Amino acid sequence: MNEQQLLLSSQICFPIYSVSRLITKAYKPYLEELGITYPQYLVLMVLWENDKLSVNQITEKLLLNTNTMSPLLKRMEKLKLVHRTRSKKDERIVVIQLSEKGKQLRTKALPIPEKLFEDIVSGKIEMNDMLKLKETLCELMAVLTDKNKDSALTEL
Amino acid sequence: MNEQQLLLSSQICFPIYSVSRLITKAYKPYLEELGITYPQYLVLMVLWENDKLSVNQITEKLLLNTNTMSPLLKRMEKLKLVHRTRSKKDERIVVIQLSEKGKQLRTKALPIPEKLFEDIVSGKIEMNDMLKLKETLCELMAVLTDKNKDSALTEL
DNA sequence: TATATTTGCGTCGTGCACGACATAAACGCG
DNA sequence: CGCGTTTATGTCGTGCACGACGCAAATATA
Repeated sequence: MNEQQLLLSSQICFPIYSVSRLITKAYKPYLEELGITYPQYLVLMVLWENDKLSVNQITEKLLLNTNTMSPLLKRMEKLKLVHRTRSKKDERIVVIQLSEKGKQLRTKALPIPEKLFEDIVSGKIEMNDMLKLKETLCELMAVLTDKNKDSALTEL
Repeated sequence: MNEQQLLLSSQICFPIYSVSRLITKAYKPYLEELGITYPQYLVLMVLWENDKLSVNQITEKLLLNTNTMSPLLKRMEKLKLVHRTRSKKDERIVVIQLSEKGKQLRTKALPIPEKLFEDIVSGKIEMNDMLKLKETLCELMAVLTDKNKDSALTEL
């Protein structure tokens, strides 16, 4: 039980938490031009890849819960970005579909990833380091999502 | 302007955002035993390292704003974790100090980093990858915090 | 010394994030 | 068919996170 592990500087979780918030902040000026937030941008990216998804399908792709997604989608409906319609085959399912405005936003969003990459990396960080970062983060993501399933199982 | 960059799987920011949330969730069962949240745990870590800090000093260490920190500290005062007193030398400054309960919580918190590390890494991820991850994240943190300062300057 | 500016903290409004719980539709099984 | 169970979505309450703004104490400047 090492005393030093409780130092902020020893922690791996704090940089993840901070960088996550700082990146959202870095996105902000670009997303404000489109009138959307970062979570809304994520939903749009999912729908640009594959339109007509159920609420559940979106939450699975973004690893969020329905009680986060439902209000988020209602706000996006109010912004005229998506349509929400009940499936006729299964009345429980709400189908989310891009509106014309939502589809057109994609063109405006196209240059954002590149701009952000330039903002962030800005010569100081190696491209290889970023790729390695993503790789390890995805491994972590896999472990942590599996772990959530495990703990759900052990509760049985 | 690469079309593929808008794919969720191409993004580096999404894994950071997801892993951050998943890690907070991984902390949850351990922190619930102490009756605190992850941001409250961060504040305690700062105070365990250096008691008697102003609100501003804490926000600087955690890269948060005062409008996030003030309510957070008030909740922690309500939980009897800290004391909040105005400095007599400078009436604007609010000094945050650990209560007896706050100090004692440190002992209970000591095993948490190790437990969490076991939970997360769990044999599947290389120790070296984690160290490299932290290193790159800290570089990113430096770039992004500097960038915030830059943009503040260019507004002049 | 008067006044302008800065500093430190705080309130307010909005949007996540999530645990606990509610509800209605669909399904499975005797 | 009747009825318990599962599934998909949603509401509610709490706690961040943060931009915009307010306010009073301290400081700088004329």
